[in-house]
Amino acid sequence: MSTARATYRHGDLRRSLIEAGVELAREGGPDAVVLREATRRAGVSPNAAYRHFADRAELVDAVSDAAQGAAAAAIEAELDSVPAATGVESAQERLRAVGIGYLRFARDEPGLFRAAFGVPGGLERAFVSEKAGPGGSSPFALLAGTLDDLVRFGALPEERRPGAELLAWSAVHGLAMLVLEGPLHDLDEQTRTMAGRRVVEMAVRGI
Amino acid sequence: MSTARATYRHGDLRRSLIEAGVELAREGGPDAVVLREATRRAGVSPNAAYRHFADRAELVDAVSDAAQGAAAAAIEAELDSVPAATGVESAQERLRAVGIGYLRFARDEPGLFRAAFGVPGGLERAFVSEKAGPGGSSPFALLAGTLDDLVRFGALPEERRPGAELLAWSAVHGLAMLVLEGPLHDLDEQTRTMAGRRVVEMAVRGI
DNA sequence: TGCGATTGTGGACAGTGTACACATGGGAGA
DNA sequence: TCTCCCATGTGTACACTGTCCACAATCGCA
Repeated sequence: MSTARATYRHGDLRRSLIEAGVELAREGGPDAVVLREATRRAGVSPNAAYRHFADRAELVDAVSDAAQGAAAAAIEAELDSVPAATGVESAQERLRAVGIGYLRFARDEPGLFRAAFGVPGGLERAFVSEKAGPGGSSPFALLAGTLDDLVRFGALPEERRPGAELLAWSAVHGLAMLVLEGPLHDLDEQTRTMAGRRVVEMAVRGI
Repeated sequence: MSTARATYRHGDLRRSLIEAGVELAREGGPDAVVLREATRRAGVSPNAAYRHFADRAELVDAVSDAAQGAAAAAIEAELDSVPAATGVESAQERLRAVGIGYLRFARDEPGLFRAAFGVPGGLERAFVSEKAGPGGSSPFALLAGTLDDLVRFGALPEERRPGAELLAWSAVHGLAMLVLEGPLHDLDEQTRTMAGRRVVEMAVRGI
């Protein structure tokens, strides 16, 4: 944002570049994260970025982490709306909340969503702190925790727990991507939320 | 392919550009469909493309249609492996085949898959002949037909039929995208096929 | 105090999409 | 058969991108 600066050194260029990148991603997804524009917004020459990121892909990765943090925040917000309680009912309700939160984030912040989950990543960094929301957990961690609760309260047989993340995640992710950058691009709002509810229900029932 | 030509007129440049584009997409997905390279491969100057496509996006759309045709072929192949029969069992088996075929195509042709289903489109062109496979049906048509069979044979209550495509499609599409260009990028082959089977099962059960 | 590692700059290059003016020649009408 | 129109392809140019290389400024440590 600040295009002028007094000192030769920037101070915290890495953070500034990520913030600029997040703003670009918000407006146009991961492809809109253009390195030169980020440096421009940070008030710095294009090559300065290469002191902090090996190449554009690495900047996009950092932006993706931050975007996953924002997604975690959205999911946490949805989780907080579920009355805290133990038992099968409540655990299932929390799983629904995770799914709805995920889809809500996709609707409210399509650019950030695609930057968060539409960029190649690896599961080994799924719990890393850069991807965490205000509550300290990454989206994947929130989902995993909810599934653990399902097992604890007997709503999910232990032998079906391994890999259950992939099932639930696939369901909501698929709908989001079909709508955001797939053949369901111009699905109307109403059909979309209806489909969202049913997809979540399918996951809860079919895990 | 043919970098030389005798006549000033090309003959069928539009088709050549699409074919070159498909080849590029096969190697690197929709982003790899670069207009100048396509014209180069067609042995023509860059601007010649603009006589057949308004811009790059329109070329990518045409490539996407062709890629969906290839996807339809993969699904048809999987469907053909199901013994033809009537009844609930067989109808469900065909739904499984559609899902497995979709995922198999994503695994075997990741670039084409992303070009086919990772590009903004609209449902109004879902049945268009450019997206059809050898059998004459588009991927969406194949899925819809299979779901209709489920209803016909009493495996799916009529009131749940509307929008059922979205559910089944979301499940498999989500897994494919998470693996191809998402946080599950480097999931090993074994986990992947296992997840594929379970996702399909979730859809069959949870629709 | 001085020196070295960090961080930022300037210039350059290859590559992209696309706009504008121009060239070519196939085919319809005379 | 000749002629001209216009669909199709060419050439040049521009702004933009990621990234390489050599150089400059400064912060912090010896």
